[in-house]
Amino acid sequence: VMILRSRFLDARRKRRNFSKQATEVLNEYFYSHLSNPYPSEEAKEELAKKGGITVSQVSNWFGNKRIRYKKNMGKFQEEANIYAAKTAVDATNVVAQGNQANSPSTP
Amino acid sequence: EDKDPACPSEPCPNAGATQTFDWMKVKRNPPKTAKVSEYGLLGQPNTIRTNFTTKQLTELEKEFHFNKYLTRARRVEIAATLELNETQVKIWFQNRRMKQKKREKEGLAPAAAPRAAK
DNA sequence: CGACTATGATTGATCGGCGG
DNA sequence: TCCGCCGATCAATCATAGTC
Repeated sequence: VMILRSRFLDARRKRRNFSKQATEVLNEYFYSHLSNPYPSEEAKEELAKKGGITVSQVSNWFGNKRIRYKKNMGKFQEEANIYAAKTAVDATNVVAQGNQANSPSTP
Repeated sequence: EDKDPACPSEPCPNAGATQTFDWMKVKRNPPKTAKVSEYGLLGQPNTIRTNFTTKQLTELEKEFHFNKYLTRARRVEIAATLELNETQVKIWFQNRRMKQKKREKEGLAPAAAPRAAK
C-alpha cells in the first residue's frame, strides 16, 4: 500500500465555496426540516435553482450537513437557533393534515 | 464507541433547544469486506473502506468501457485478477454506472436551463 | 506565511425496494 | 428464497478555501 496517492493529478477538485445566498437557502431548508432533512428530487431542484448551484451540489451539501450535524450537534446549536426562528414549517408529525399529495409517488 | 460524558443514555433528553431525531441516530453496519482468512490476531480484518490501487482502478475502468455490465464469469475473472471480492467488483461497477449517469446528466443541464421551468 | 478549521467533492460500501 | 441493479445515503477522506 505504499502511497497510492495517484489521485494527486485530479484537477477536478477545484472547490469553490457557495455563495452566501446559496448557503442561506440550504440552511433555511435544513433547519426548517430538521426532523427530516431529506429533500425530494423536486425540492433539490428548487433549492438548486434558488441557490444558483446544481442538484448534485445540493445533494452533496445535505449529505455533508447531515453527517456533520449529527457528528457534533453541539457545534451547530447556535446556527440551528438562528435558522429555526426564520422558518418553522417543521412538524414532527406532519402526517395527517388533509392535504395534497403533490408527489407523484404512484403506489 | 461513543463517548459522551454528558449524555450516556440513548433517549438523550433534548439537551438545549433542538431535539434528537431518528436520522441523527442512523448508524450504518460496518463494511463486511473482511477477507476471512487471517484475522485471528487482529480483531478486525477490513472493517474499513478498501482503497483500490491505481492498477485495480485502471483495470476496472478498462473493463467498464468494454462492458457496462458484468457477467458472472467475467466478474469472477476480474476479481481473481485484481485480488478483490466478487462483491467489490460488483459494487464498483454499480457505483461506476451511477457515476456515469450522473455525469451525463450534468453535461446537459448546466449549460442551458432556458425554457421549460414551469 | 504557516497552522488549523470549515467545507465541497469523491467514493467504497450499506439500506430498502423492485424485478427476475 | 436468493441475486443483481437502482437510487439514495452514509461515512471516511481528500484537497482546497478561509480564518487567525
